[in-house]
Amino acid sequence: MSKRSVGVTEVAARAGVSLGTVSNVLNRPERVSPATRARVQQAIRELGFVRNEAARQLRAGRSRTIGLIVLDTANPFFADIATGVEQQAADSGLSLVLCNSDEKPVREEHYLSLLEEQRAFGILLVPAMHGSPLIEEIRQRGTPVVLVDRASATGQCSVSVDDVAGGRLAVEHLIQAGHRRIAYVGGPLGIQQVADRLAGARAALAAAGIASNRLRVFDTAALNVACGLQAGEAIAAISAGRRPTAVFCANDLLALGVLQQMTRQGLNVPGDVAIVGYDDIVFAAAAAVPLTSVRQPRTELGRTATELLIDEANNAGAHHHRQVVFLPELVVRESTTVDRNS
Amino acid sequence: MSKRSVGVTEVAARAGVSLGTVSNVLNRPERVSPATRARVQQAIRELGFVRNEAARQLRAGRSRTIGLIVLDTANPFFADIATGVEQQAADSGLSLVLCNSDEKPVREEHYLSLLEEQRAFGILLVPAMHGSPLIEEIRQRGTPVVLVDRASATGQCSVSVDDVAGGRLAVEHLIQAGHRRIAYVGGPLGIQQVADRLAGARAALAAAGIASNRLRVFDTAALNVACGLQAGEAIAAISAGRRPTAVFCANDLLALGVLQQMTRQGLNVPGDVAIVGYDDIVFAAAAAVPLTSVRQPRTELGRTATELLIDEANNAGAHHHRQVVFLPELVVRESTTVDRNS
DNA sequence: TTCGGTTAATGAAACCTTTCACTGCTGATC
DNA sequence: GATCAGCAGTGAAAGGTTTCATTAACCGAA
Repeated sequence: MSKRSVGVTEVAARAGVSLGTVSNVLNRPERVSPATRARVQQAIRELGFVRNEAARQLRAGRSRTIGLIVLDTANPFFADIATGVEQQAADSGLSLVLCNSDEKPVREEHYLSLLEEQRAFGILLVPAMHGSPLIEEIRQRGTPVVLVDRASATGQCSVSVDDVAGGRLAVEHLIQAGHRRIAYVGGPLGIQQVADRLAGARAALAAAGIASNRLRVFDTAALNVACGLQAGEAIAAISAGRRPTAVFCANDLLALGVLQQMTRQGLNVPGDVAIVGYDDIVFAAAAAVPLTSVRQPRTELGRTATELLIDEANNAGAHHHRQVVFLPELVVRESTTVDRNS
Repeated sequence: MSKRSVGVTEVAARAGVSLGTVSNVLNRPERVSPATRARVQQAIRELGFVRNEAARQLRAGRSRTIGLIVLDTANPFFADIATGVEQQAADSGLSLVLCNSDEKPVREEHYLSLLEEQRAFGILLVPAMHGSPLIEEIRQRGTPVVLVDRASATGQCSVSVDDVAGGRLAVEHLIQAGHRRIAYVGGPLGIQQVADRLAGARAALAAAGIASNRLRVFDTAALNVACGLQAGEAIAAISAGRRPTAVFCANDLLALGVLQQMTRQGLNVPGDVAIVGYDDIVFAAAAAVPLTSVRQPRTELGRTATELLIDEANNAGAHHHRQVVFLPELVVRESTTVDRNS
């Protein structure tokens, strides 16, 4: 509360020019003669003038900020997506605001509204559940929304990785290693990615002629390490003869939790239980037993999504919605590399 | 670009009231008669009116958003701080904007300016280096700034953990386990936390009567896994007789990198090399060899910093600057638990 | 009937920037 | 010498919200 707002007007007065000229110095300096420019810049320095972004934005009608809503800021997978977004956004002079929905639709809607009220340049959304109806409303009111890590069902822009293929890759690998009793750890199943990876897993089993109800599903409350620990406890509690010999987890956080619990319970990985994760976060390779995981092009995902968003925002008329789908890749490590026939 | 801005004026017209009344419905609904309120709300729904945050903010003079600038969004340690901030901020109806300085002073200043232009409610900063002079300017112009994870040298508000004590804890533990040749991996040394932890390590050596130049320092370019891998390579390359028997890392990401490299190079942890990390991120416990680490009260850190910030912003006059310092805690795990006398 | 006291609703002013049509000028061209 | 083009600089208007002093309407009491 020390000083009250120094505005362009004060600067103009101090430099002995009109406020329009100050604005020109700020935005199109080449239009102002060097002498005047210097005088204005000095006035700015002397008065400690700081541009008011709110006023700019009010005039411009939209902000220079992209909102990215993710399921979990603490998951390095999303941090990497954010990095990609930030890189691409910086090229166009845009900033990034990172929002954490914590997998909760209520929080997702809260942030969607917030971003719309802020007239965000655009919104990148990793949907928590079956997309909120708000999304469509927001789009219709003129704020572009691009789905990330999830294909759009309504023909809008989206960037995703084929999760069914990823699930298939993972389970095919396990079947090939001789596993027949396989478990899937992941949830909530309302999250599309979780459901798709499960579908891929089932498809792989079917293709191998294994009854897909042989797949034991552990529905978790969230996709973090704590839930992985819980699921691991449940798995370890099953008697050895009926226990799954392999576990496919919907993401690496869960996988690391399961892995940690196996060790605690005295079970050997991959001897007693093989584990496959998903995302190939940087910690997967550094795990107790380096984790086999399904890798997604994380940074690329963020970058491409941002490209689509920018195109949609700038060429509203000529823009063509696109659903970009990347292919995942299996990275095999020690957590699955001992052959075994049950 | 579908519809052009529906404002309070249109809503007022549609509901047959004045624009002041619409504003009241939005901000102080109890002052408006139920009948009118209902009419206005219906008009809002029918027109798809969305409040313009920029205009609000312009009028209010400051925004309802807190900026948090951290060294590395991908480090779960900072993600946890962010969680604490978010929790506390939500209680006061404030939102959080997360910014990534990537340990680079240039980027830090960029975000500081950006947040000041946006008239942020306040700024929480984990400084990348010796605090930028910009910080003081911004404070003087009226935006409160609280340092996080770093004690303020200028008497301003800050929330930190005693890093010297943390470094001492870690190295005392190693000395007690019989280690004499100890290495410190961390950098850049311009980051205060990195320097403090090193100072603590030296203090512990001195207290034990070990020449502190016996501490071999590996200055890294950043605090991430990749740099840990590099440092690990350098350590492994040293001949067995002169190689440090223990490594203290400035954070867990480095420690995980070093650990991974030891395994790659066929060295046993903790047999050949013991490792201590810092932060106790969730992945430390799940590592190849569960990591001994110095734990900091992460969420608490974020929460307290936000409290101070809010107090400073709201009671500008009566506010007393405080430097809160938490104490770290050593969590011992397998990466250091084999006794050895060199 | 009048007055005082509520409650509900009004609308102009303020917040700060950017834009754009416009005014003077200078120097060049025919 | 007249006309033009181009440059530098001007300042009113617009953008959407909130605030606050003010008006209008109403009810009950004197």
